[in-house]
Amino acid sequence: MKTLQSAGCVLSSTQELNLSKTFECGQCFRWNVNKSGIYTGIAYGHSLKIWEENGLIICDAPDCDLPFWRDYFDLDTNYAAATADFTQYDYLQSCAKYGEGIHILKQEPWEALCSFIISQCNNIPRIKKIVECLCTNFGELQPSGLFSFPSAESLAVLSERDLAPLHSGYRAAYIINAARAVAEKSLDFNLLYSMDAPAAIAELSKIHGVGKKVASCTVLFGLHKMDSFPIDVWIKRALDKHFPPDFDPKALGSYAGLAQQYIFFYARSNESK
DNA sequence: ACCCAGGCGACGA
DNA sequence: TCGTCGCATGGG
Repeated sequence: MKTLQSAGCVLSSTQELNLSKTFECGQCFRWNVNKSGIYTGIAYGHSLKIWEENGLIICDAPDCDLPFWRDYFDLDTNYAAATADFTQYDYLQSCAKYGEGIHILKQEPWEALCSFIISQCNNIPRIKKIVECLCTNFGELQPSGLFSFPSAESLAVLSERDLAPLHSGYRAAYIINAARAVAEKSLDFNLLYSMDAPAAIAELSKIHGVGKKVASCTVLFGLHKMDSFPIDVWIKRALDKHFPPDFDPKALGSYAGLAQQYIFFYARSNESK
């Protein structure tokens, strides 16, 4: 018999939001599931347990209100309407169907930047491992038992050698460098919010160790600018194979980034290179 | 022993 | 603006 936990609140429905797809489509690296299907994660220092139950998305948010998490899970965007623009391309249509229920999370900008710096030339299990190691070493332990993502300021005072426990290789220098840029305000996320996606990407790309792809991911996942369209090896393969030669992602409109994530998730799940 | 992983920067043509 | 290479590390 199932024990009654502390009050779970209804956040959404399984029809609107698919947890496993959203957490495992490759956009984030710190949400983990246990054997009971309960996902645990932390954002902006706030911990959350979240799961599916009888067609509903139930969550247990000890130290934060539901509006915060509704925003984090982007529950006020109409995804059905957002995908309406994708019908022009058959392959994308299939990807969107397959990825139905994915929401683009509103992650912390610094966490997104740092995580995707780590992602370069790396595989997802190891990205998760390095990110988690970064958090347990330099984040703050919360009452939930989870570690917050370490602030840029806290990393800015470290040396490259302090990051040795991460085994992040050449990326360590990139992390420190980006942390210092944020800490000394030469990189200002508030300013980036006010820019359009191409301008924000250009600005981020000025940082040593941040190229177009990492910048695009930061803008999409950290600034929630949904027209940002990161092109990695998987997307490039899909574009070459399934789209016209002269295809321009701008044709996908203001939710091109969502299309990108559908394609990435589908390709990684169904096409082995 | 090789090859690859949600790339990037430096360099040369 | 293009291709090519080295970069750390770990897993297949």
